[in-house]
Amino acid sequence: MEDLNKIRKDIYNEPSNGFESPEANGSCNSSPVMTTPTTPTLLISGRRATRRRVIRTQVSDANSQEELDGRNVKNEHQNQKPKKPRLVWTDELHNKFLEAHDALLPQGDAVPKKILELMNEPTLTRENIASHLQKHRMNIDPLRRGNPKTKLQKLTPPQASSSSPNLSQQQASPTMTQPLSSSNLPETLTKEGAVNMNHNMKEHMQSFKECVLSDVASKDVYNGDNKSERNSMWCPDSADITEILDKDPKPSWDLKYLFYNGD
DNA sequence: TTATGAATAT
DNA sequence: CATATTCATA
Repeated sequence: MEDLNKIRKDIYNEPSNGFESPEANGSCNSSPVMTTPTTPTLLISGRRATRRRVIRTQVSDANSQEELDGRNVKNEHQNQKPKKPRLVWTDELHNKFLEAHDALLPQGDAVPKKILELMNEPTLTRENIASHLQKHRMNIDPLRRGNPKTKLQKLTPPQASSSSPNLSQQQASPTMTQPLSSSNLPETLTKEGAVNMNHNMKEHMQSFKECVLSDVASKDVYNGDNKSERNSMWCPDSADITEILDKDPKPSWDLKYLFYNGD
């Protein structure tokens, strides 16, 4: 309490008699001590601001000029743990990643920790995997790219074919089992409806992804030598597509449509 | 507490 | 763009 009182005195610039707060004192506002224009919060945050400075990398450390408070950073932070250099996903590393990923995928275990274990690469960290995995999924899963609603709406529904599903104005009901398409998307979407739709879409995608991925797994998604090739995703030709889409389980027509339209 | 993954930062 | 980090959530 003694220390606290000192601090308080410092902040409010008042003599440290008793513990009562300024507000408790009725004459607070007219009190002479409060005429000091010092703003307590500013004072505190000001000090904190200079101390909170965090040195982020060794490089920036070495190159940085003197700190605001005039002290030399190198000396002050010498015991700072060195930062790992940015990981480079070489083809070899990525292939290893793919191997683990594809092995785990069927069991639904393609998550960072499991992939890391399977890869058996001590230098890698779980977050390394997580980051790479995020990108990988973006490449492989159209649903993780962009806004699904927007993308769907850009499409024109396929020509009313023989077995056109009955498109009753179903407002994203929880039990919706119809295929999704731009033609039966509700005009307005509630949050709940969006969740249901997303869930439903995932179910639809499941079989599609399985048959595509099993096929893609054997191909080299990441085999380019030059940068632009390496950064681009595996792009099936029409023969591939036909072959894949005719396999069981067959994706629903709307997903085929999505696929044909470049998504 | 630790993992996850979308979002965001570098 | 590639990779890292944050942040809410599980």
